[in-house]
Amino acid sequence: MPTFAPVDEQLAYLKKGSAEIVKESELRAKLEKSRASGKPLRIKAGFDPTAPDLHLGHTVLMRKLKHFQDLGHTVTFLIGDFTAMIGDPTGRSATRPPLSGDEIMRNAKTYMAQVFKILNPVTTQTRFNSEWLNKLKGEDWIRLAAKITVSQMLEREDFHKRFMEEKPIALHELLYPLAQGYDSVALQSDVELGGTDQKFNLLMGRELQRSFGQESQVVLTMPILEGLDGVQKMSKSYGNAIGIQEPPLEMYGKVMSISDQMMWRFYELLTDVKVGEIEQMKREAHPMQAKKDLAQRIVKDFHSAEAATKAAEDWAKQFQKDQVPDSVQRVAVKLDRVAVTGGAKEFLREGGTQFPLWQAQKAEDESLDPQNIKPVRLDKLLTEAGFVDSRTEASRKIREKAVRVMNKVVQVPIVAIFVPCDLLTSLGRQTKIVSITE
RNA sequence: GCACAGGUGGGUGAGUGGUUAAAGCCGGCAGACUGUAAAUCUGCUCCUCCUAGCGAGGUACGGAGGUUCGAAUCCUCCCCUGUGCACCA
Repeated sequence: MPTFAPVDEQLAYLKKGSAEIVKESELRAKLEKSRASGKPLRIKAGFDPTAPDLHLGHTVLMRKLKHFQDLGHTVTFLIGDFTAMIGDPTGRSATRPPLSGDEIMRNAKTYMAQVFKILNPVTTQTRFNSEWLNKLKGEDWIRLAAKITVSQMLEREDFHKRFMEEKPIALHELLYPLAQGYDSVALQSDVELGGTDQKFNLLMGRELQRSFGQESQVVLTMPILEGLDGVQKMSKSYGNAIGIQEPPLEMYGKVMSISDQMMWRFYELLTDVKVGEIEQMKREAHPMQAKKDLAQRIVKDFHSAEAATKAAEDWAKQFQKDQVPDSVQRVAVKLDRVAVTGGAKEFLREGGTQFPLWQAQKAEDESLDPQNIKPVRLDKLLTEAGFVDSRTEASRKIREKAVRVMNKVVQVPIVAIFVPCDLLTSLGRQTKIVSITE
């Protein structure tokens, strides 16, 4: 029979960082019972495999799951494949296109690979909610729906708001909380974890379990992590997320770009640094150093200690010493994709040196043959190399003095270069080596 | 089904016949500043093409037609959203 830590100890560990527990007294009771009987609690957290990539926001929840795991409880990582097929009712704008089964499975796989950077892959149970939701018949759904009233549904802020604003609410959206609640019934979960935004859905589980004659689960919510902007929640669709699969340098750089204020939030929710230590850092540490430490910790969590050190060095090179980091991205571009097609061609042939980038190249490599000087459109080059989406945008950036080639601001649309060559090119904070070949 | 109100660029939201590629705001990108940032200030923010400039062209205000020299703006039909009506035969 497994032994569990004293209840007070467990409770303190579990409460750390949480936003709300409904109800704490019930959690205590469950923990006591489990300790007495030697039976671990069943912990559930569901995830929507609508997008394949996890970001740091998701890891807040994972960490808490891991805490339960550390204490010896059974964690079920639930993949909402069925609910994903219905479509996600997260209030905003258009309904998402429902995913195919294949896509969901693919997403789920990448999901798991990422999740087990945090959770113990051996003791974690992975389940899919289609397992039981697909088995429900029409009449089962009707019975299920009969348990909840419309006004109960409208208590959900998202629905309520849209109802008041006369915005559309599709009927299937109401099914979503029901389905999620039923998951708790199927798993007979003792505790369900979720973000504070999930509170309604989590409480639905309590409601349904009760009407199915089960003991209601305890709901533990975690705060929603804000994104890089420090305002909106971290989300890929807001473009303010740090993905846990991102390369070390990028991850490091993104952490460094958050505000000083946000940094403490990150410390609180994404590191194991104790509250007291954080307070001390706030008073004594230099904000930039504290932020560098944070960035390094985070990179280390998802890559390795070496990668974190390397990222720190590269970042310093790029932004503080104005040098080129070792891990710049390389992009290959064919000459004919960036060639000049208009009159400038003739101009250059006649010996025009209006765009003398080649001189910089010459200085670097004496052996270059002047025969190979070619005119190249910068706007095309920037587009081809993936700096911008359109040539029009590239043109604007050139005019805004935002484009540097070989560390020099270039403001002309056409440059003369030796081909083949590697051009160190930057637009703002993006830097890439563009290899131009015939 | 009937009536009414709506559908504008990434988001809000102006604009009701003519310098309107479409105000303002937000977001985003870039420049300056800095401790990486944040804040602040400045510029930009549909696409294509050109030796690049207050350049040339093309698309754009739910969809399709129409009126007009000219439409996001007027008309017709359709689609979509919201609200109200629906029974007392």
